[in-house]
Amino acid sequence: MSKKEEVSLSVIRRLPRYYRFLGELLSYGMIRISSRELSEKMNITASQIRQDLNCFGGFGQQGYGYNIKELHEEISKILGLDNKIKTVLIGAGNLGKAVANHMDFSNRGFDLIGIFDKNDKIVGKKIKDIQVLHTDNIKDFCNDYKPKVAILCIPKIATEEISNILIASGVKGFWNFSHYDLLGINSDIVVENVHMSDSLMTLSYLVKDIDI
Amino acid sequence: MSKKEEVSLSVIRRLPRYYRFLGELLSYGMIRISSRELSEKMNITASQIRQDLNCFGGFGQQGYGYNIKELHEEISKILGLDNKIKTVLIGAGNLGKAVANHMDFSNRGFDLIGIFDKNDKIVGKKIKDIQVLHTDNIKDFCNDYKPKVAILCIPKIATEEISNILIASGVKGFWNFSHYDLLGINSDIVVENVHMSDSLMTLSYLVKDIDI
DNA sequence: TAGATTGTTAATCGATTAACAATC
DNA sequence: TAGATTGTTAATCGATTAACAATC
Repeated sequence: MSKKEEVSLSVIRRLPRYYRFLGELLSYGMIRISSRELSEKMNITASQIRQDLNCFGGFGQQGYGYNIKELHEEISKILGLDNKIKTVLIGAGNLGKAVANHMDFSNRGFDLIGIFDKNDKIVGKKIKDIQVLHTDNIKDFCNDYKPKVAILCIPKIATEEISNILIASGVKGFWNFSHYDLLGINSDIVVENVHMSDSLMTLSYLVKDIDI
Repeated sequence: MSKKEEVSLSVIRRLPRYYRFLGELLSYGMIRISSRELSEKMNITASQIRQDLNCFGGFGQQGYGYNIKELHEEISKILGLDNKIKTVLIGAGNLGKAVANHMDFSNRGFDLIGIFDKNDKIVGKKIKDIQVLHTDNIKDFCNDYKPKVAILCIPKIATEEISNILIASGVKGFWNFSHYDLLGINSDIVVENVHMSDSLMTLSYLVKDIDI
């Protein structure tokens, strides 16, 4: 493990996209592809593809290109998609419910083992075969089951307190949908923010300038 | 309008975050802030803040800093958050419903005027006071109401066809939640992708390397 | 005025692209 | 072998940071 020569985050963020495209090609029954062909499909440069992949070792073969199945599997390994990282979801409102139902956790490296909400109308219900527990039980649950990742689908105002509880309980990674900026200052945790609202504002800017 | 000296997308993508932080400071009753102070709160450099803001003109004052309310409003204008861009939502499953209910469209520059789904169990129901229509009606609806933006919360497999219909009907901007990569190749449309699945895979990578 | 802090230019850093020798 | 295409080094481009003169 940890061969770590610090691959840049820009590269890492492109891997899921490669993974998606390769998976699609695979489903079409394609066997091999060159960086040039792939670059045309993905609308990026062939140079970038080769440069990116070489951060992790030589997956290709001169004069031939890349074996799609092999490359797809390699990227899966790099991303850790075959892991089963124990994960809890905090907040089972509209958004939390959608995230729980919509995402294919088991094929993305995660195992959803607990769902929490503070609304008594939701507590006790089942989502994806998991009974929603009250947020008061987070600490005990973490002690018992040691989840490593938490998904935050709670309002900004609750995020600071809840994230502190989770960190104190050993949670190391956050998938954060709240508007609160969970910074990875706390050096040994990692945060992936999904700021949907920021994304929408960006679209607002982009749309302003087109057409009349 | 269109003073356009091509501000880079990196800068634009930081504006919503500035907007969020300034809004918070405003709610605390703060009046002014220097780039240094703000940089500490946001965990970025003061240089970057000044550089970013100066893409749009001098909002600050030497020796004083920035007036928070003023700057907040300026960024709102730049992003176009006071617009009311007519917008339709395609797909009212788990995710679509959550997006409709969860996002504050009216304060982000958008006006949600139509929701569509192809599932007869959903068609006819009301979400946010809007009656869900069948996807077959998209074309007619667009002719009548001329929405400029579409939010895609539909499966990958449906995205290509539906987006073509929408483009042909005059839709210019897409907020795309599907796994299909809507490329902005079609030069006069803009696309903001929200690839939640890619984000989750990135988190998988990040989490792999911490702890044990 | 003196002190603070911007606006802006210059320096650095990192990421992308181009080019080509290595090699299948 | 000849042709194709990688792996990798070098060149370019863009974004971030540092520095400082302008100025409130």
